[in-house]
Amino acid sequence: MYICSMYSKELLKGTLQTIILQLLSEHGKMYGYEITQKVKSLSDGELLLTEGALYPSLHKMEAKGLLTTEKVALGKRVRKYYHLTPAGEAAAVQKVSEFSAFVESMRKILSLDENPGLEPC
Amino acid sequence: MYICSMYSKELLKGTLQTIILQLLSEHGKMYGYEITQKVKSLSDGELLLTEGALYPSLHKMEAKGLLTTEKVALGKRVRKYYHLTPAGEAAAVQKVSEFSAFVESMRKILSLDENPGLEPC
DNA sequence: GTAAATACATAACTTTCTTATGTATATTTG
DNA sequence: CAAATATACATAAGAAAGTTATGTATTTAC
Repeated sequence: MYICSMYSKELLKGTLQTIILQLLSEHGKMYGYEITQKVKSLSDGELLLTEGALYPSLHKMEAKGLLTTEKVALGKRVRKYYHLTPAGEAAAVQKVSEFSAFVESMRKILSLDENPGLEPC
Repeated sequence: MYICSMYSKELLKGTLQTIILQLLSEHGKMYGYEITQKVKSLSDGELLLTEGALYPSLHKMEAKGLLTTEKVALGKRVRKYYHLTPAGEAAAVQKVSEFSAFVESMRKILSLDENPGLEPC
């Protein structure tokens, strides 16, 4: 499959936790690989989470008490499901709100209101 | 003046060059301090560029051939105006386009279409 | 049975920003 | 007029959050 990934991944910085928290908020519980696939499909292949970013981020949020885990056996493999703690739910709302405010500010700065964007490649 | 800065600055990562390029694209030429003030006023005090981020970024873009400089004396001080090269103009269009695409992807992932956002503080 | 997909994990490195510091002139305010 | 604030540039140490590379192992598809 050809992937039209036109933008550098730098923009993802600072939004990874927001994505994880919001997806868990919507879907109840998910495992790591599932999150990568969900982001890929929801964004039509535009945003691809790397495992090197995802797993450390999940571990960090677990350490901070935003997530809890549940291990489920699949044959001989183990799948690790994550779900939000109450603190995690609060963080999800907070992070999404922050992102919205940030985009609104950027819209003002970049005069982006009626910008139609470029053609997809 | 009280500043309602509710969100962490992490989100700014990856967007600083986009902001600089787009502002220069709109205003022809600007100097560093002017850029910080413009961002502050356009965002109603929400986004505050630090000098430690701004100046190195300007120098880097100049080194990459996206900007050129012109020094102007003000009494005993020197003001350094930056303006876009042709490559810088192209980069401005590209970067803003990337940002729009990124926001569109995030909108899909976060199910943000009809999210009204939280009350301002 | 080989390749690709699924599923986790960590380590070295890079980039980008924050925080702190430094220098200096101009303006405002008490 | 003295002091505080604003204007105007710059750099360096450190933190944070990614990328890239690598490793292990099972399951599915051709």
